[in-house]
Amino acid sequence: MTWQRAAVLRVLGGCQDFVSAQELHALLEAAGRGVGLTTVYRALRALAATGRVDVVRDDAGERLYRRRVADGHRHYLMCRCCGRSQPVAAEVVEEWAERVGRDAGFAAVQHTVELTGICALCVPNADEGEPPCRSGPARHGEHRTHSN
Amino acid sequence: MTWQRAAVLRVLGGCQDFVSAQELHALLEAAGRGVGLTTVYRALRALAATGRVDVVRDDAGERLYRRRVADGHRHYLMCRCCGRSQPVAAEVVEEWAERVGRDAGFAAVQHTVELTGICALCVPNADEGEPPCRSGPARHGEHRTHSN
DNA sequence: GATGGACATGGAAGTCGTTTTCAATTAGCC
DNA sequence: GGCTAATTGAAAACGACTTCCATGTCCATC
Repeated sequence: MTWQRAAVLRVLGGCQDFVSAQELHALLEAAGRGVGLTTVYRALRALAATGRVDVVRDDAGERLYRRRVADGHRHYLMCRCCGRSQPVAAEVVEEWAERVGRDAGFAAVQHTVELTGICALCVPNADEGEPPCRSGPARHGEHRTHSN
Repeated sequence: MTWQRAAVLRVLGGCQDFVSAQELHALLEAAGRGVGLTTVYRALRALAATGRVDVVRDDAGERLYRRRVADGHRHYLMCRCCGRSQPVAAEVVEEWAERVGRDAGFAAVQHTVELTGICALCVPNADEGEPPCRSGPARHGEHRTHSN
């Protein structure tokens, strides 16, 4: 565990929401702790492999990362407008996925579930059909300010 | 509707499984009907927009397309080894997604669900952890031969 | 049959997230 | 201190996808 990986993990922990590798890199830069983009990617891949972060893909195919608070598999509901995300209970889906796979005779079944919408705070000023303007409208409560 | 788009749609209809734009382009080339890659992408985007094909992203983030047989939203169970795919009943998930979104006060909720595994025919010779070798092991029943 | 405009095509070049390469640096250990 | 293995990171490569733009095609109108 190098200081670079520690920094990645710490900044990631300071984000309530999903961030991309590039955003994380910029955040580290802004925090005065320059870490190479390559290293950020490597750290995130390692963290994802060991299940310490959850990974999601946005509409553009970009990978977004979020530190996993509790153990186990999680799914999230994410706002397409402000990027705010929250874990949701998904036992139903877990069971469904397992049952469907079993019934079809499939082994080693994996599933990815991504839930997005426009959150209550964004609905007023959201022109539906808006691009996934994650870096756009100021994030409610300023999740993005990492003073540490 | 030009002959290029018709060709794309026809070859796509000849594939039981999901194919990438690049694969489709190669198939068209092999069929003697050379269609520009750009046109393939455009045609697929248009077809996806009008709901005539379903789109999925593989592990690498590549988009895979499959002609939609019946109307309405569909989900698929896909073999990570041979690429074979089959639609699955997902009313449970539809309802779950809607309920979760509503409970959280989200509007315009969308969901993507992707189910993968190792199909019964692949299990014997599948070293779990294999890469998504879609073009790898000969596909059962030769789904990929498009003599038309 | 000729004219002109709207639209589709497709090769080349560009974009962008991500991975690979490889020399330099650093961590861990005797 | 010295050695080895792992890590770093800038630059280059990669690959899917999009944009650009010159060319081609369809089709109504003259």
